[in-house]
Amino acid sequence: MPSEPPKPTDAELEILCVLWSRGPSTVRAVHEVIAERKPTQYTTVLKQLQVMADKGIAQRDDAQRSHVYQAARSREWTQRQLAGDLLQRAFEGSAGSLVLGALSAKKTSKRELAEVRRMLDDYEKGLFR
Amino acid sequence: MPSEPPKPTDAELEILCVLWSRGPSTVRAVHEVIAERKPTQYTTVLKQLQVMADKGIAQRDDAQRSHVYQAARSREWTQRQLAGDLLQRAFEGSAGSLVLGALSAKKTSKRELAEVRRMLDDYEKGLFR
DNA sequence: ATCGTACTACGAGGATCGTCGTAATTGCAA
DNA sequence: TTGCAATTACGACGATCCTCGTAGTACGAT
Repeated sequence: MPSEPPKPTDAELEILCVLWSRGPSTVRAVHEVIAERKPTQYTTVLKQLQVMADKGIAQRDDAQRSHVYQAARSREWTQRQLAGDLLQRAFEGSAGSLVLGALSAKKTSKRELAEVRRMLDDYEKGLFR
Repeated sequence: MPSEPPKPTDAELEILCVLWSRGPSTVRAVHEVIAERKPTQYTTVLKQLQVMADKGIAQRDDAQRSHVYQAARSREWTQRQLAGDLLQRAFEGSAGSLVLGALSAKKTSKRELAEVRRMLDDYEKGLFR
């Protein structure tokens, strides 16, 4: 049985976000996105991706000359893991507190509050299967 | 103006939880709580606390023979900071996604869902001031 | 075939983290 | 006062993280 990949670090998470939004990508493509946010060498991104592949956080397809990387787990799966981790470590398992914390962290608009309620409803429906 | 204390690390957060729930505590008291979860030397906790005081994460009262430490920021303040950080880094700022992630991370009961809704209502009321 | 370009491999180095051992200090009791 | 027990101070070590430089490799154009 393959063991779960470890929790991504900050830099890894930033790269994962690129992979999730772009889909399978070459190192060059990832680097272009990262580099426009902060000055970063090409090889830094390359090394990061290699490490991520080692850890099982990313998967590499080296059929082509330029290797293609993709996230090993879906955005949703990873988000759930990270949220659960924080929930456990900082919120004593109280989902309500985490929700409250998230809402007050950014100043949530009425519009977004409604969106949250809708998600809540959907989630509850999902429980009855 | 004093700058914001940095985000607590994992080990620091564990100690902060003890300080929050116990209030101002000696190193010995903190160590006793930590040690019953995982084997840890007394000086490890001591050093951690000293570093936390340096960083501004904890405050030290050295009036007594045994120094007394307390969290520099409230549990709520820190929770908000951590939730906001994760929101930014992993959820593209979508509070709804974070809520969803948190709920599905632990399997949230119907009872707790109701609690979350109540918190949501309270929070929304707070917006109109 | 060779040369240049784009790519990968890999190790090094500085920073932080978490842990602990040891030395120095303090207060108290005999 | 002297010695013991508890406490603090501090440095060091290994692990991980993040970054980058350099070397090696493969492909295509000439």
